[in-house]
Amino acid sequence: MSVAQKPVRENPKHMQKGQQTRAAILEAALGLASHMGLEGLSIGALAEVMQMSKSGVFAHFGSREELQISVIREYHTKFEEEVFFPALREERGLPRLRALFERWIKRVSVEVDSGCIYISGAVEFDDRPGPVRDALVTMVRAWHLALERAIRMSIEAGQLREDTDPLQMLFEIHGHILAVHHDARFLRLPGVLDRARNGFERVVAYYATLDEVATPTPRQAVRAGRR
Amino acid sequence: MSVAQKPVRENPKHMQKGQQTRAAILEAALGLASHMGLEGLSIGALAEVMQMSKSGVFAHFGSREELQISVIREYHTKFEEEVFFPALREERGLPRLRALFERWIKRVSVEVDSGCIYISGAVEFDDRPGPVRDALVTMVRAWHLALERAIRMSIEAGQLREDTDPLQMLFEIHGHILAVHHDARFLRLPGVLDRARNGFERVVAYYATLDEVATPTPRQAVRAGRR
DNA sequence: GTAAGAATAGAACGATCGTTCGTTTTATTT
DNA sequence: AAATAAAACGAACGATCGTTCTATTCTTAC
Repeated sequence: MSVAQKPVRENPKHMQKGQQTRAAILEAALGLASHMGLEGLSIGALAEVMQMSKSGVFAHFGSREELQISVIREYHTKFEEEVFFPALREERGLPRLRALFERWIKRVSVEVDSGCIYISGAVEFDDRPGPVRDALVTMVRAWHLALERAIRMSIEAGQLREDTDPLQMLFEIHGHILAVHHDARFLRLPGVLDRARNGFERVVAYYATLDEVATPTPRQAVRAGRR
Repeated sequence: MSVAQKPVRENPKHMQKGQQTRAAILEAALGLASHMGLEGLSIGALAEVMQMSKSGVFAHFGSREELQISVIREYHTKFEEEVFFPALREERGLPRLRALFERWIKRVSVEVDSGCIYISGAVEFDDRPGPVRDALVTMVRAWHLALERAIRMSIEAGQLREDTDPLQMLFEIHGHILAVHHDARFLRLPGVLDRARNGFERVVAYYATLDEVATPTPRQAVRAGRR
């Protein structure tokens, strides 16, 4: 009776069959949920995409709710890889905050064809209590915390004024992200990313110390000559 | 063969039975759609709320799609009454813009228990072409135009700088509205309305002429003493 | 290679969906 | 009060939903 050590690695080569297809299903589910929403995601449609039977797909998750939560977790991982980790390579403070914002709005805009599950999920589940909503709230909170930390670091670094209210600044920055999603994906307005960048830089300029205002960022020329 | 003049007034007394119940159904549908979303709105559930048969409800609209569109139009009317017309009573320029924003965010926040169908609809239908999406886009565009006009009037009145980009300012203001909806309804954060007011006044202060900055608004003391 | 176990298929379940149809009840008009 | 039109019902349709069950196929381990 040997203790079985299961090789559950990230590398597909080291996955057994079940985990491989589970990962494939999850990827397809992520694509479906991006277009139809988490509530619009159905096991039947997912099975058709995967060319599998409904019950075959179902068995991997045990319930639709668990499937939805798994999709949320999968999206979280993708988001980490494409937004968070790359931004961490930038130095603390404003550069990192800027990198977070820049990658965030790119992820949310039409440049990536899939919509943002956090934003659509927030709307779908703001009135539906349950495990799915809880998972969503947890993930979104985590991302807001990441932005908040970056803001706090900018304050500590002396790049933002000491009396900056991080949550107020977070509120305004997040508003720009939501506006990008709305205007780009729904209204299909052009030039939305630049509008978001302008707004972001204006917010930063407002909360920035004089030193920072005096040296405009390379990315976006801060509107000068006021007063 | 006399030409029938149909008395289709707003006053319920002058409505014939059919239009009365249709109006009642629409109101119930609006409440349902606010909580479940336009896609979550089902005729069966609506019939149960109304204590009617499914077919009885159905007959008033002819199709689910038509029901959804009617709900959107109904919401538009409500929005006009509660946001637009009252704001029109304020004098042109900044006061009217402020009134629009103030009533808007109140309508969108938790203070009214029903969510905003425009915001939830935008997310639900950003990837679903069709008449429902078209109706939504039309209505949302109309509201953005209302905000844009108020901004333009403020510029003409000399309250905002002449080089203000109305669409850029609109983008930033609308971002605050979306953030209110997200943080209040989904994350259930407290004090969101004040955050939005702060952000709004900051945006206004940025685009305002010196005269306006010198005389802070009565509603919100503009952060003074910078530079 | 063969046995054990995991993975998938297939059929069926009750429920709900939007929709259609014919009938019956209720309003309105003559 | 009788005739006509409008409105609501109730049953049924086919489709799809998530889920359960048993049987079969495929992987994996000995």
